[in-house]
Amino acid sequence: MVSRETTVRKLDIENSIGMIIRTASKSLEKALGEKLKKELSLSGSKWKVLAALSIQDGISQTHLAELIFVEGPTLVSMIDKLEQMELVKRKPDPEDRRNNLIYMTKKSENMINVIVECILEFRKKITSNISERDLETTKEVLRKMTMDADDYYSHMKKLN
Amino acid sequence: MVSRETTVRKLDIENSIGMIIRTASKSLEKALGEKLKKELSLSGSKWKVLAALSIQDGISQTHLAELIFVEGPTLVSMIDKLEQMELVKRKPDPEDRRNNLIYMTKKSENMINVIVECILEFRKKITSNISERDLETTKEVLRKMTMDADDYYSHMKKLN
DNA sequence: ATTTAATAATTAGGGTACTAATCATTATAG
DNA sequence: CTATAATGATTAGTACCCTAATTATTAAAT
Repeated sequence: MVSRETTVRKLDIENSIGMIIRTASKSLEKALGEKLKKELSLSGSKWKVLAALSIQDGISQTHLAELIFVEGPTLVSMIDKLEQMELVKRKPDPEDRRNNLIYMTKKSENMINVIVECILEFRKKITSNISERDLETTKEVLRKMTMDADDYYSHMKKLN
Repeated sequence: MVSRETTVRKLDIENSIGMIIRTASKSLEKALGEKLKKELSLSGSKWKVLAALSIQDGISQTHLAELIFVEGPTLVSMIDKLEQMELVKRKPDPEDRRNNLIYMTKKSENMINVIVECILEFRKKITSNISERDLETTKEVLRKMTMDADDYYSHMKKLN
């Protein structure tokens, strides 16, 4: 008697790369977010804006949004709140008045140092058990997957 | 003249493992979510519930929530909507009436097959360029990071 | 030069998922 | 046995972030 291949395939959610990535992403955000909330009473992802300003002060909103990977309107409300708290300032770009350039303030300068330190400490925490080589492999794999997923998405969109 | 180490450290957001994971997670969710929305007009993450039922029909809400990594109340509203669409049924567990067991319906049986196929096709798409070995490394690394992040979180919580 | 297209920021509105608090049922302790 | 605690589901309320459409400014095209 010949055993027959069946067409029914089974998922293994807990071992699926998608779920593993999702779980990691949520756990990391939750842990670092909580740390920064405790340290600075900054909720949500607003700390990411300040972290980005540590790299380039006076960056446009569009660039900021790309850098921290949120959509434009999401960034607008983040900046609104941060400006209310006097942690950033909007200034129109004199060379192209469509742009707003975002700057840190006196009040946020120290905070930004704290944020950078927290991020680096956290990064150390979660990478200390991992070899440099494996970490690079992981980054490479994730970047490839991201590209393939983005291709998949735009290909799908093209077919209306 | 001796060059001096400075204490100012810089972030490299685009190369940070946290951002890479976050970006991958969002891209993957977006691509697969769009595919399933197109295929089945199922918005959001509700397809995950059905995918989970393909593994175990009649699972409790608590287990379901753990499996697809959402919080209890989030699952409740997902189930509410799915039940309205007649794609799942709630039945109280006769052995412990606190539990609701979630079952697929006639109407969702075929859908679930489609979902499983879509997931497997997508998984193939995003892993075909990656060696088995690198994929395993990646899973391992992400699992370690998740554990370390969770530890970091609960350690922080313990200090009130 | 004037119209048209493209780009940046914004507004409006909706969907999703979270935390905290509540209700029902079961388990545990004295 | 009764009181208390623990567990599962739910409700209420909120925060966040998305898409689609609008406004302002600049670039491109005829």
